[in-house]
Formats: sequence, C-alpha cells, structure tokens
Amino acid sequence: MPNEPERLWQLPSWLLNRAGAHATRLVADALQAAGARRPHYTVLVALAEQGPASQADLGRALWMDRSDLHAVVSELEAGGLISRERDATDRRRNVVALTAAGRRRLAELDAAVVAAQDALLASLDRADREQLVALLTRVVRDHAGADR
Amino acid sequence: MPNEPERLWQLPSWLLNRAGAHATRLVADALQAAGARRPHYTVLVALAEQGPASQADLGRALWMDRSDLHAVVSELEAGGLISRERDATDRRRNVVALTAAGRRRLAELDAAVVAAQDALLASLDRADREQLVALLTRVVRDHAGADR
DNA sequence: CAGATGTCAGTAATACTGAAATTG
DNA sequence: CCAATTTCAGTACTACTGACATCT
Repeated sequence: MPNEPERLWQLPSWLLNRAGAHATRLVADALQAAGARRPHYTVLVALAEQGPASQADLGRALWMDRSDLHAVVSELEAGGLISRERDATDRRRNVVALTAAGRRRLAELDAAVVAAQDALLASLDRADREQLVALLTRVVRDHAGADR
Repeated sequence: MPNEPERLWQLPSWLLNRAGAHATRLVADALQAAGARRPHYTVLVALAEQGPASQADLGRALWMDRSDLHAVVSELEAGGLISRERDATDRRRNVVALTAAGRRRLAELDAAVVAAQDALLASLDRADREQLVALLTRVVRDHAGADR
C-alpha cells in the first residue's frame, strides 16, 4: 500500500518539484490546445511588457539559456508572431519585437494560462494565493542575485 | 537592460517552475557530490520510512513512473544500496528493501539535502518556511486525488 | 585584445507513452 | 478473459555545455 513518505512531504524542494511538475503539465496542456509551448508564451509576455529587446536581454530577464532562446525565437519568427532584425547601432544584436499577429496570439494564450492557474490553485483562496506568490517571489528573487 | 516582466512574477506557475528549477539545481549538486541523483534519494527515503515495498507501490507513493522507477531501482541494486527479490506470495511483484549499505548512504545524503534546503530558503525565517510548506502541501495534495 | 552576442551541435535529466511477457 | 506488475524501447521537453564567428 502506498503510504506517503512524511519526510518528503516536509521537504520544500520535493514539494516545489511536485507542484512545479503539476503546474507545468496544466500550463503545457492549456498552451498545446493553442499550438504553443511554455517558453513561447514566456517570450511573448516579456516582449509585450518591455517592448523590443535583444535575445541576450530576453534571456537574462526570463532566465532562459541563449541557446534555447534562439530556438524559440526562430520558431516564433517562423510563425509570424515576432520580427527579428539586426540592430543598426550594435550589429551583434538582434532586435526582437512583437507583431500584430503575436499580440493577438498572446491574448488567446493568456486566457488559457489564467485558467490553468485557477486549476492549479483551486484549493487556495485569494489570500492564500497571494501568500504563496509572495513567498515564492522571495525565494526566486533571493536566488536571482546568484547569476543574473 | 533586462527588466523583470511583472506579469511573470505574478504568475504562480512561473514562480513555481523557477523556484523548482532552483531547488533541483541545489539538491542535484548536493547529491552529485555523494554520487547520487534526485530520484535515487527519493526512493531511499521512501524505503527507509515505509519498509520493503513493490516497485508499483513505490511509484504510486513517490509519483514516479513505473518505467523510470525501474531504471532507478536497477542502479540502486547495482550499487548494493537496495535488494530486489521476487515476492513469493505474488510472483508478479518485486520486493525492494534497503540494505545496511543503503541505510548508511541515506544518512550521508540526508545531510547534503538538508543543507540544500537551507540554501534554498535562506531568505525565509522559520515561520515563513512553515507557511510555504503548508501552502505547497495543499496544492500538491489537491492534485494528488487526480490520478493516484 | 577582451568581452558580448548570436548561432550551432550535442548532452543530461526528467516526465511520459506504448507495448510485451508474466502472473493473479 | 481481465487486470496488475515488471520490463523494455523510444519520445518530448527542459536545462545546460562547449564551441565558433561576428561585432564592439
């Protein structure tokens, strides 16, 4: 009979991984219905908020590897959701920007992702959710100083 | 300049994934120094707590796939940390149990994992940590009913 | 020359799928 | 016959590493 190992249920890293896997599944399923994956959505959100940016800046803002970001940006460009052009003032950089189609697609994805958050946190009321977000933010921000 | 997209920092699933990735890295590094990986530790903990169990029961208790569990159990057996024998009363099952060497190894790994938790939650005091564990437990437990 | 950027190839670890063989 | 268990082969996604060419 499968008992729940209490030591694991007291281990923050294990709980984070389990909840994270759960979240990943819910969000991925929601995005898949719209033909996108998690990193694609993340990049679109960042571009919508801070406007055009280089791939290196996006990587630092999103904690994504340059290499993975390159693949995602290429796919988004192929789908016409973003534009990618050489920066005239610094020709090492690509300037990545949302297109009108990208903005429309993001609106669709947003609805799906919001619904997934609700499913994920169904057992928590509004105050609990804010508590959780506040605590996680501190953990993530604390680590953010480590690399960049 | 990489700004932080506020919408992502308000998104529970994103925070969970980031904090989870952070936790995974810290724990994996700690375990690697002792020559183990995360699932190995998890299986050892479960066996130490609930005693001998079949692979199917371990999988359900730990939320691990049968297929992945098979690989982990094989590696632990090769290292002499667990024993694996056919169940005489139900010959479909393997009875997996800790060996003395496994118990010693677990004690070493425990120290490393506890240290990793401290590094992970460095920015939270004791009350905050308990709050976080309580909230995550509710999220995970809520989802637990979904499959098993 | 040192450093940043984008690109490319490849790897490790996790989560998962589908199927076969054995047993209850 | 149906269901559970173990085993096996293979896939998808994420995270990461190392290298290279280009540009500042």
